[in-house]
This record gives sequence, structure tokens and C-alpha cells, in this order.
Amino acid sequence: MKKNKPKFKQIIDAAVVVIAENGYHQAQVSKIAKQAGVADGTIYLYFKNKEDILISLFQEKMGSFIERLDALISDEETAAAKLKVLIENHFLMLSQDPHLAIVTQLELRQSNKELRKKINEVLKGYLQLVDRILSQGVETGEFIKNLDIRLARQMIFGTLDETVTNWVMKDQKYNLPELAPKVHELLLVGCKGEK
Amino acid sequence: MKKNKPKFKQIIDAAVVVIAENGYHQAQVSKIAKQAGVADGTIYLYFKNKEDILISLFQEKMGSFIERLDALISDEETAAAKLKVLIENHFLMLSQDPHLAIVTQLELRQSNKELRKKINEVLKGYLQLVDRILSQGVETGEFIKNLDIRLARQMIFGTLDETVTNWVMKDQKYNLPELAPKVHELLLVGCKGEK
Amino acid sequence: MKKNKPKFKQIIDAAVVVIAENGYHQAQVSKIAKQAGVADGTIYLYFKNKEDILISLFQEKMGSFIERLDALISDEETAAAKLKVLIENHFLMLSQDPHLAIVTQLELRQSNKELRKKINEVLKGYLQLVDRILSQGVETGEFIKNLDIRLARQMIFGTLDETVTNWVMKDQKYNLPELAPKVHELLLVGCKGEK
Amino acid sequence: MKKNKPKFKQIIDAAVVVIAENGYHQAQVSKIAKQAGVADGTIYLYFKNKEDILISLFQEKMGSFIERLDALISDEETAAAKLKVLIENHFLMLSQDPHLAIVTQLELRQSNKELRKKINEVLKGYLQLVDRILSQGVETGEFIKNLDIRLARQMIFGTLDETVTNWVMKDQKYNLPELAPKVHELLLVGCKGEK
DNA sequence: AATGAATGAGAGTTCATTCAT
DNA sequence: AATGAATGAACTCTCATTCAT
Repeated sequence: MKKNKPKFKQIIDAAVVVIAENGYHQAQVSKIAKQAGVADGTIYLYFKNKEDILISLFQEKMGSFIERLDALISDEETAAAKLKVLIENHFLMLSQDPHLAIVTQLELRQSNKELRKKINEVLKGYLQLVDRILSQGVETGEFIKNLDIRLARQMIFGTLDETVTNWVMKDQKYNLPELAPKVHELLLVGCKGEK
Repeated sequence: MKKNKPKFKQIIDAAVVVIAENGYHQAQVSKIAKQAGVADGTIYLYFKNKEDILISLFQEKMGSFIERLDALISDEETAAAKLKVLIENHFLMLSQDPHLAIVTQLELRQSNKELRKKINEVLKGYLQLVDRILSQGVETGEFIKNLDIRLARQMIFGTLDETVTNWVMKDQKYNLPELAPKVHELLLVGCKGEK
Repeated sequence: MKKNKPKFKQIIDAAVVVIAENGYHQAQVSKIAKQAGVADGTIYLYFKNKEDILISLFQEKMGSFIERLDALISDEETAAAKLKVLIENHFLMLSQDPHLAIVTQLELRQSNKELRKKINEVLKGYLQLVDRILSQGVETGEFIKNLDIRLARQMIFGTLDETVTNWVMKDQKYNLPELAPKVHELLLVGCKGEK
Repeated sequence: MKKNKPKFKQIIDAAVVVIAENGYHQAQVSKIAKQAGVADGTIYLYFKNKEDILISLFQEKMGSFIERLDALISDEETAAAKLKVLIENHFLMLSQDPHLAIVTQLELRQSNKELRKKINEVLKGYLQLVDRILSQGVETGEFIKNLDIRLARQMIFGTLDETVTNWVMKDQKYNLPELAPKVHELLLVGCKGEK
């Protein structure tokens, strides 16, 4: 399988760096090849075309992230604790890889609708994770009985995404993981807070 | 001032239609000119360049929207009521102009970082509106005392944005404004709900 | 109509020169544009793509040639005389435009099958001309009664084509039109000659 | 000598199949290697480069054909009979190998001028065969005394070639060898027919 | 003010050939 | 002898912008 060959990962990592440093529209295949230390043509031994690099990039990075998250979450008991782990690690992962943060929050969004649809496919795994936490919370009575899972999921994902994007747009100048507890609290009890 | 000339608005409206129907990357200047019923060169009598059309588009549409929102909100007393009006009208405005919804939620995000920074400038007016509501809520005791205004604003905007984007991605098939009360409730009391 | 604009012909004439001098595979669009004295992009205001230049080239040159031939032939009475005019002018036209001879006999044949099919469409007009001469010859008794028109046409066209190609391959060093009477005689009475 | 090794012929036969089925421009070396059941690199142990495959292909196929023709012709007495054997077998050979017919009549003609010059070298053997028949015909008085050998040879070759090409372009739908007698007659006595 | 013909820079991808194993 | 992964040069076409009319 091609994915196990070292050059596959090598090219994807090069793509992350090149896109983060040059922007999506200035990330030419030749630049990625140079950064990866291979010839232009070699790219096409591992990827169908340029778009395929970007999809694979997202699948590789996000896929492994979701797996790790899944493992961490299963260690927790309550839905609230699971949500906390999710938020903490979402922030942690992206703050540990500044290039990847730029790529996923800013650059990859400039891709065309077709690519974005495929990215959304990958994101589904993440959203299902959130859904499972919410369902458990409702079942155990931690969360309100008639919670609209879909809307709650959109709130959680929208909030995390907006928070990370703001942090990236501010050039990652402040500490992102530090915000996790407050965001967690906010999502659990809203603006009104604990009564 | 150019903005008051009829062709200025004419070209912006043409741009909304062309981008919504063809997508950002297929919205060539010549297509916009044709839709607007003017020659290609005429565009450049009213706009500095293509980017300027998009910025102006956002300013025009968002600017008038913020003004209208501001007026509606000042009719309400409590922060909660103001937030409700904000959400309702955010959803209402976009559901009343399907083309505009596609353009702002999907297509304009494909623009480059530079353009997106300028769009964020325009969005600041909206975010300040949210901030004022939140500050009032904290002052009057409606909202929790130590509410982190910035995070709460990111939650509110992130949630609304994600909700609208989902609706657009599902081809605007369901009724968006109908979701306002539930979203409002969710933002106020979180997943745990009213105690 | 685009075909009446001077640049249309200008670009086609440039293509003939560039292909004749550089060969089919070394006739880049940029070279043709330079030879025509226009920008690369201008080519695409008059032609759909590179293939379209070549098809148009053939249509323009061959089309007008067939028209001229048709007029000349109708001035003759007998089928034999018509055939003579056809051969003479076939040789004359190509020997008067050495570049065009190279392009039609050698270079355009390197094009892909798709393009060659379209070229054959244009050639049909020429072949029909030959067919009409042959039919007349049979009807008037000049030619043998049970002459196979299709085979005779293939003999005539194949002979003329092979003769011209040989002349081009020999760098057009000898006088082509001079061969017309002998070729005419040969086609009329075959190897055995007049009895 | 490499030509006697089994892989030499194996690769040439693979090339015929691949070119016939995919067309000249879609007949990549890697495809030929795959069809021949060898590695890409192996090709270069037997051929200098891609062009060399095509030249060798033509030499092998045409060379053995000319030898066979030569033998068959020497069995005949008169020039007319020899010409008949030539035509019959020219048609027969190509109709017995449909792939080869496509390759020689259509695909190989898309090659560049350089390659075509080398192909013409090989063809010389065939043309000399024709020339010998014609000379004999003139000497024995079968053919006209002042027959222009070169032109007559171009007529014969051009007619046969055009006839075969037409048959290939019509997808080899009709019986080619059946046409031999009529073509033979036509070449001998021309359009006027026997007097 | 308005036109629209003309401009020209810029990049993804293929494939014949090589060479270390 | 045989392999096949790696190489890297080369070219069409699009489209934002200009400027003579």
C-alpha cells in the first residue's frame, strides 16, 4: 500500500509546510516537491493530482487525530469529562503543530467546493464523536433531556472552530489550550452560567 | 461619490448572482459585467480591481444588515431579548436572500487571506454588536458575572455561522429561522440546560 | 463573423509558416502568436484551441482550392480534359506555396486521429469532384463502362498524393507541375499505354 | 545478435498490439513493456530508444514481407502476372493482420519526419521490387515503351496505399483481397480501359 | 462615461529514459 | 540479464486589467 511508503508522508509533510508558509494559492506542486526533496514527477507516483495531496493531507492528519481522541475519550466516564478531553486535545493538537493549524483553519478553506466536500467527509468522523458524547449526556441525565443533538453539535464545533481560527488569525500569539476550561464551561452552561 | 451611482449597486448585485450560480472561481469579471449589462472596462470605473468588488459587496450587504440589526435591538430591553432578535434576524436575512447566503457562507471563504482580513474588518461591526449585548447582560446580572466576553462572542458567532453554513450545505432545504428559539436557548443555558 | 477579421487569416498564415519551418511538434502556440505578431491570448479570441487552428487552416486553404478547381473544371468539356485541369492545378497550387505543401503532405499527417478525421471531412469535397469527373467519363463513354468509381478515385487521389509527397520529400527540388501531362496520361491509359 | 533473442520479437509484437489498440500517442513505453510482460527498463536492453522500437517493428514486418513477395514474384513470368501477385499479397498480408494494418496505415504516420525518413528507407526495398517489375514490362514490350518508371511506381504504390488506408478507415469492414483483380486491371489499363 | 479587443504571465502533469539493486 | 522507482523538461490556455476609440 502506497500510504506506508516513506515518501507518501514525506510529501504530505512538505505540503503542510509549503502551504502554511506560502498560502494555498502559492503552493505550487514544484514547491512541494522541492520541500519534500523529490522530483516533481515523483509526486505523481504517490498522488493522483494536486487535489489528492490536499485530501490525503487532511485524511492523514485528521484521521489519526480522531483515532487518538477516541481512545482518550473512552478513558473518561461522564459526558462532561469527555467533552473536556475533546476540547483540550482539539486545542492542544493544533497548538502543537502551528503549520497544520494555519493550513486547516485558513488555507484549506480556500479550496474549491469539490475539495471541501471531501474534507467534510473526513470531518464527519469528528462530528460523530461529538454526537456520541452528547447522546450519552442526554441518556445519563447530565444534559437537558430535550437537547437538540444536531444544534448542540453545531454549537460545539462552531465554537471550537471559531476559537481556533481567531487564535490563528492573531498569529497564535496567546496560549490556546489555556482557554479549554472556560470554553468547556461556556458550552455546558451557556451565557447565563450555573444557577 | 461612486457608491451612489446606480451602476455601483448594479454591479454588486450582478456579482452576488454570478458568484452564487457559478462559484467563486468561476465568477470571472467578464461574467459579472455581462450580468450587470455593462462592458468589462466599465467595472474598473467603479471598482479598483476584482477584490474591490468583493469587499464592497460585503460592506454593502453586511453594513446595511448591521444597521438594521442595531435599530431592532435597541427596541428590546434585556440582553436575552436582544440576543434573540439578533439570532432571529441573522437567520431571517440570509434565508430571505439565498444567493447572498451561498456567497457569504461558502464562496467568499475561498478568497485569499488578504481579502478575508478585510472581510473581518467589516465583521467587526457585527461582533461589537454582540459584545455590547454581552456586556449589558453581565452588568444587569442576566449573564454570569465573570463571563469571558471574547469567548462568549466566539461561541455565539461560531454557532450561528456553523448553523447557517450547515443549512446552506444542505441546499437550504429546511427552515432556518425556525431554529432560532432553540439556538437562543442553547447559547443561553448550554448543554446542561436551565436548572 | 470571426473569419472575416484580418487576424483570423493572419494567424492561419503564421501557423503555416511556423509548422513548415519547425515541424508539427515544434509548432507551439507561442511561436505562432509571435509569427502572427499578436499575443498568445489573442489566438484564443479567434480559435477554440490549438487543434482548431489546424482544422481552420485546412478548411481555409483546401476550401478555397476546391472552389477554384470547381470553377476551372466547369470550363472544360470532356472528362479527360477536366482530369487534366485537376491534376495541373493540384500540382500548381502546392508548388506555388511551398510552406503549405510541407504542411499538408508531411506535418499535418502527424496530427492525431481525431484531427485527421476532421481533415478527411474537408477532403471529401475534393474526392466528390473527382467522382463527378469519373461519372461523366463513364456516361459519355470516354471511360470504360464498368469502371469502379471508388477504386478509380482512390487510384487518382493516391497517385497525386504520392507524387506530391515524393516531391516534397525530395525538398521540392524538381518541377512538379511539369509532371502533370505524364501523370494524366498514366492515369488514363495505365501501364500498358494506348493501344 | 539481439534480434535473435526471443524478447526482441516479443516486444515488437507487443508494440503492434498496443499501438493498434491505443493509438500512436497513447502507446507509452510502459504500456508496451506491460503487454510484453517485461519491465520498462528491459526494453532498453533490446532497443536504443522508443523510436528504435518503431523502426525495428517496420523493418521486421516489412522486411520479411518483401522477402516473401520477392520469392512469390519470381515464380511468375510476365510483368503483369508479377504485378498481380504483388497486389494480391499486399492486400492479403495486411488483411490477415488487422493490428499491423492499423499500425502501418494510420498510427505510424503520426510519427515525426525523422522516423518517417527511416521508414522510407525500409520501403525502398518494396519500391525497387515494383521498379523491377515495371522495367521488365517495358523491356518485354508488355508495357508502353516510354513509360516513366518513377511515376508509374508512384501511381502503383499510391493507389495500393490509398486503397488499403480507405479500407482501414472504414474499419476493415469489407473484403480487401477481393479488390485485387480490379485494382490490377485499373493500374494496367487506366480509366479508359482496354481498347 | 463607456466600450471591448488585446494583452501576457503563470502552473499542473506526462512520460521517455536512467541506474542502483 | 532484469527490474521499476525516480527523474525533470516542456507547453497549452485562462483571465484580470488596460487603453485607444
